[in-house]
Amino acid sequence: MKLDDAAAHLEALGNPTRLKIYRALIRAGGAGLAVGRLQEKLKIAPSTLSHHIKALVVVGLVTQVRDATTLICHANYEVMRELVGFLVAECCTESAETKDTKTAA
Amino acid sequence: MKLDDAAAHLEALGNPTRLKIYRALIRAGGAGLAVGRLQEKLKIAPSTLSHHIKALVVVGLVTQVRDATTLICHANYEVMRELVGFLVAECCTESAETKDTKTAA
DNA sequence: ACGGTATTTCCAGAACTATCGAAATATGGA
DNA sequence: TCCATATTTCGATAGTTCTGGAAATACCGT
Repeated sequence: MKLDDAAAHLEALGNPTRLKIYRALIRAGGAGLAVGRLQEKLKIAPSTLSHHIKALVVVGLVTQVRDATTLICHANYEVMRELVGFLVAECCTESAETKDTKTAA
Repeated sequence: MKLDDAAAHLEALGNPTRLKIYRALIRAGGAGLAVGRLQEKLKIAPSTLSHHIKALVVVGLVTQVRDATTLICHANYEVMRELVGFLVAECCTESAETKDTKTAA
């Protein structure tokens, strides 16, 4: 993962509302959670929620699948793992300057 | 770590310039890096750099120690570890709700 | 096609962020 | 004290984000 991508992912998660959305999706597990359920849970205006979900979808942290009239949102674990991998490899070790430390995953 | 704190940390890192600053400090290791060296490295205006460093210092990701006229910046590994710990515990596992964390909020 | 539910898009305003030059401040040395 | 270096603060501007109401769109059952 490149630095700019990591920054984009971090920015997407760097908002309390979006982080709550993401955490709710993680807790929902593989079944995911409909936009409407998120709206009930978080109690924010539908347009605002849609705006934040989009920000997460754009960077790949969340995916959506339509089920009739409802849209089910899923957390994308793989992208999160890549992000955490980047942080651990590039931002956690005192000798991160050796670029080959990205092997961890 | 609380969700709002995690979001604040993620927001601080969620900017390419700030993430570069932070990574440079990690790579500098325990010796840290003076603001001026960062400025040479990243080639941004001193005022802009100061602004970004402050954002990192405010959330505790970076600390500063004065050495005569120069200010040495250090990455705070512990805060980063806490942040990664939050992400792993709350945002990486499919059954995050069944962990030692509280139930849905 | 119609009606109903689910969700997004559009619009707008307030608040915030990023940027940088210029001026101010901090520190130590001559 | 006065100067030089290092860094921050101030001020201004352009662009972006957050918010939510209203309208539009998507989909399904009948």
